[in-house]
Amino acid sequence: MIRNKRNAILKSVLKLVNRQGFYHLNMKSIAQEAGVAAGTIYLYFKGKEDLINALYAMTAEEFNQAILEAYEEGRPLQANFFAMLDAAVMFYLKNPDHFSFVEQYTYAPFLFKENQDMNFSLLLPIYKMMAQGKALRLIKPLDESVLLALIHGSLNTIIKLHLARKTNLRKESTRKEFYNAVWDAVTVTKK
Amino acid sequence: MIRNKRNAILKSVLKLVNRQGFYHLNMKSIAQEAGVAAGTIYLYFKGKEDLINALYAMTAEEFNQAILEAYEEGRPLQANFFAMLDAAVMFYLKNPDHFSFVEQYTYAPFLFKENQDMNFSLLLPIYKMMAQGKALRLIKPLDESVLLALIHGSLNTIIKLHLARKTNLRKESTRKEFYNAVWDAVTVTKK
DNA sequence: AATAAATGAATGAACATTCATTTATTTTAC
DNA sequence: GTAAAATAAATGAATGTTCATTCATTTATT
Repeated sequence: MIRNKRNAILKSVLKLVNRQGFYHLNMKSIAQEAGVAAGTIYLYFKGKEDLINALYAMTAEEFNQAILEAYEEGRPLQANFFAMLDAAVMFYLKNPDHFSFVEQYTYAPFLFKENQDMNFSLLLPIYKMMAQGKALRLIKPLDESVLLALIHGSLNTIIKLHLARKTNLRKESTRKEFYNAVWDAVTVTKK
Repeated sequence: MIRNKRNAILKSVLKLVNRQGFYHLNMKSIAQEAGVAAGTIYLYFKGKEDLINALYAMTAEEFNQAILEAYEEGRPLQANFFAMLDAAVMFYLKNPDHFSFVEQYTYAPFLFKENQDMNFSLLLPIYKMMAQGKALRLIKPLDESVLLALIHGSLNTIIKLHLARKTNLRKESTRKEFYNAVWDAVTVTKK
């Protein structure tokens, strides 16, 4: 049962960060939301920073799993690419708190260098696939970072826009349109 | 003379936000950096929030100007597209503090709804051009937000990566590679 | 009875803002 | 031209608030 309270605290941070933002996050409201006393948090975490970092580890883990599950060995590259992008999108539609938290975490003071990289490496499985695609001359021989910008950057922004109700990623047609455009950006073209 | 101190204060915020992040920004260090007393800030700004918002207005204005200057009437769409993207990139390479500030501002508590949109509308001139391109059947009839994600999202990320020294946008070849990829994403393809 | 878990009031540090006082600049008077 | 007076600009110590963290005490479990 020891996990119950720890988990309630983590969940409570996730909810509060999305609701009021990182700036208004304080230990008392975390405790309140989790239904424990302020001091209890310190039984499970060394302090605020430790708490935040633990939560990041959790969200990253869950996201990674979702992406990896979408990959199927021996399927055409394009199919896996679309499936994994879709898994990423659907994960965040189902867990908007996670997205909001990861976004804000990037600019939190708790962030250490190692984690900065981790944030980008959330889509690591996709980049590995891209390397194969380059060898097959299907994917452009792009700079790693350019690839990352095209995929990670546009993915992040489209989700941000969905959450701001500027577009609707629940419509399959919108998602497809987006995946196709990213695909066109990274694949070898014959115009 | 009255602009001098006001400007020194604004510049000092820009520098500090990039150096230590929004979370560690406090009025005393702003004053120190600007070479004035803490109370002096309140002669020029209503408070911290007002100061931050004023700075955002300033940076947005400067960025906008840089982009618009790159546009030349009566030039092919692709040329203007590349020129404006390049202007955006070069502006941020020259003013990394601006980029860092705008990025972090998005998640600051000072942000009002109107400004949220403004942040995306930094590239407004480019989107207007895209509308023309759609009419010419040169640009895909993409959802506005998808377009925004592809351009704004990937641009932001590539700059972030450059500032993190993961890539080098000072090399023209890297920039070109990036612009071409974005171009491929948004234009009608014949594969 | 002993140990572990949880509580929440108390502590102290950080920090935005205020305002009485000082310093600089401008205006007036001769 | 200069001294005095008036106004404006600037200062930074003091104030009050917020908030993370601690720890003596209480409650639950073994």
